[in-house]
Amino acid sequence: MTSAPQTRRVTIADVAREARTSTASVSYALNGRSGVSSATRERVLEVAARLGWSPASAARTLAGAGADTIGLVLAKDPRDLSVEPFYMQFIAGVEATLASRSMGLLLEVVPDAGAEADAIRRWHMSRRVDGVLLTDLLPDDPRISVVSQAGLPAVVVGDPSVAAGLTTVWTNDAEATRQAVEHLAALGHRRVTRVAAPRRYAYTAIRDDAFEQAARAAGLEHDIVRTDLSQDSGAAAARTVLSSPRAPTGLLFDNDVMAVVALTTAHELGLAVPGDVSIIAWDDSLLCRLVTPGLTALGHDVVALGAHAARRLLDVIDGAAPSTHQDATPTLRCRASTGRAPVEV
Amino acid sequence: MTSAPQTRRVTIADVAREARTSTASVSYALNGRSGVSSATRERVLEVAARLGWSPASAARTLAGAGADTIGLVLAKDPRDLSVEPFYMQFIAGVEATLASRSMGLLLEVVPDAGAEADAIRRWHMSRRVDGVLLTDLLPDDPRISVVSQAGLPAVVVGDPSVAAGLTTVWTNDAEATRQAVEHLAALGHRRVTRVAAPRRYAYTAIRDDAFEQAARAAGLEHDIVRTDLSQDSGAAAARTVLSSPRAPTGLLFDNDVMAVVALTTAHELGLAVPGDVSIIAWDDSLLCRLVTPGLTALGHDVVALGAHAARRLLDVIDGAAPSTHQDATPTLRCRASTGRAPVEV
DNA sequence: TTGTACGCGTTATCAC
DNA sequence: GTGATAACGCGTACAA
Repeated sequence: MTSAPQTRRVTIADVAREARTSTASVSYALNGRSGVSSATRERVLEVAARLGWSPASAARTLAGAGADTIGLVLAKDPRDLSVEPFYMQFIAGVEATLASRSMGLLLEVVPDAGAEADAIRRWHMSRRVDGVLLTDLLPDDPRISVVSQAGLPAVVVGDPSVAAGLTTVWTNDAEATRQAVEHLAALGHRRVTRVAAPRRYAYTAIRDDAFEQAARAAGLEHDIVRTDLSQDSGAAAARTVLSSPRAPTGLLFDNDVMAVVALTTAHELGLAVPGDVSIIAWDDSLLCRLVTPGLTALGHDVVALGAHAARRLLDVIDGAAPSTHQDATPTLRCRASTGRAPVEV
Repeated sequence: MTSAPQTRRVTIADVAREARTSTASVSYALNGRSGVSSATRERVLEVAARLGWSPASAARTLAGAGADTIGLVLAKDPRDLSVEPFYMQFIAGVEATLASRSMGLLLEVVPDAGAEADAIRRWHMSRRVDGVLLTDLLPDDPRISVVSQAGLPAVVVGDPSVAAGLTTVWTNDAEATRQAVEHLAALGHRRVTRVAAPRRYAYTAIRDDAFEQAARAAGLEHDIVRTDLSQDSGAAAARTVLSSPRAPTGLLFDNDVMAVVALTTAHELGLAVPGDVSIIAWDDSLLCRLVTPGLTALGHDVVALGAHAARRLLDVIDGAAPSTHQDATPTLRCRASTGRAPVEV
């Protein structure tokens, strides 16, 4: 419709000519450096604004400045990605931090951790990003060696034990797990089961250990069943566990989706929640609040976590030494899905 | 731990030297252009691979190539963003398309449409993106004039009527609305209410009109109540509507979150779903499948929509003329929340 | 303050 | 047809 009126591209040279000065002065004026008279500075800023000029970021980057961009690669199937509320919350938090520094977030979704390492390598070589955020670390994750060899600023979101000395933002999953187990113990439950994430994630072992320790400390019978975090595997695990002879009366899930489907599974098996079985979810998304009965969950503020991680990454980019930072510990938000253990028959 | 062994940055000159040729030949060889003997080409590719070199994208961009990046600006509060499943699904789809072309997605979250237009202007001036995706259009959206004046490739995700001649990917919301109304009518409902999004979104009017036409055509009493799409406003609307004297027996919500909270509201009012009132949601996320009773919903494949929109944007970047493309129409997925209308007393 | 070399690929031009 | 030389794009930073 409106046939674009050929907006010619404005360069620093145009601004310099129009302001009757050199490109150097324009550059200095714009970046607020000394070496320009305030009269010239005024004139340059006025002209720049009038012409609507902003420096080509490619040129800045080439000249040695940063790319004003941080990168986040996610190794996920796009379909799964859209189911997990975690990532959008995390990204939203990252954006909240970046907005204040007018930096951008470059996002890429790849099939696996190997491709993730490649993407980071490419980004670094092509200087598209000033730093990267790493999530979902595996033990001996290939990304670690890529960023440390390349000297690319990075922040690991996860336990320091797998971060090989990089800056880390982590949550105390062990403490959170303990809270959940103690909550069940306090309600009189004697048999509890953890429905867990795959072993390949670094955090899994941490939660596993904490679960076993806490259960032993409280004198509870305990067990761990493995899933792939999907709805189906959650439902299957719940069904198996709840129909076994000495079924547990307390279940702790490693995410919220599985906990929600377990509500339905329990219902199908004729078990009442929390009358016959109590359920605790990990990650307190909208889901937990909206289902009936509401799910007791270990909630943490993922948006804040993303903002925190991004802030630390900016520090590292600015030259901060590696350090570890603990984010808020997930807290138990009690709702209707947990209650007193049923009386033994 | 591993004290970064100073990986020097590799440039095209390094590759040229190592391959005993000129930088020009390296460039030609890498980009598969003619003018290089296959022997030289082989050698260059081998060296490039060995040195792990990939061209600095800043330099390419400066030399006139594209930025290999598309932009997506969202005008949302980060907290809200993380609640709506739509965006993560959309982004996941976009990524699926971009992955095949090894392009990146630059994401920015800003408070309002004005800031959105600014961000797009900045991106364009600094040549950071080759094109942008526009979602949630307002009537007379400031972004439209920015992209058309700048001649920046863009694709509007929304109704062509507000896209001012830009390439558009849209879903037939009117037809979907009609389906939902006819479904309720077929079940014998005589009074239906639409719990709608704010007027400021362009799609709202389209759905409003379709709702009224379809209800009139089916001879139903009908009404529209306005919300801000939040949980709270959904609950309030449901409460008001359902406690009115001649309460409707069929409700059509403009998103899924409100429909889910309405289940709880109905329960609190002592109304059975679907015995006393039938509920239909718009956007069929996991939520609709996991609640009890399952929610009948107008579902569309948002991941596919994102992939489609990105594909069209790549076409526009490659020079395609503006055109409109209809994505799949949302279809009614019937679950337990809709049933025969209660018998009038 | 300003001229100018530099960063790094791309492409037009030229010599072989 | 092959391959090399050089100009270009655009800001930055140092020397003059």
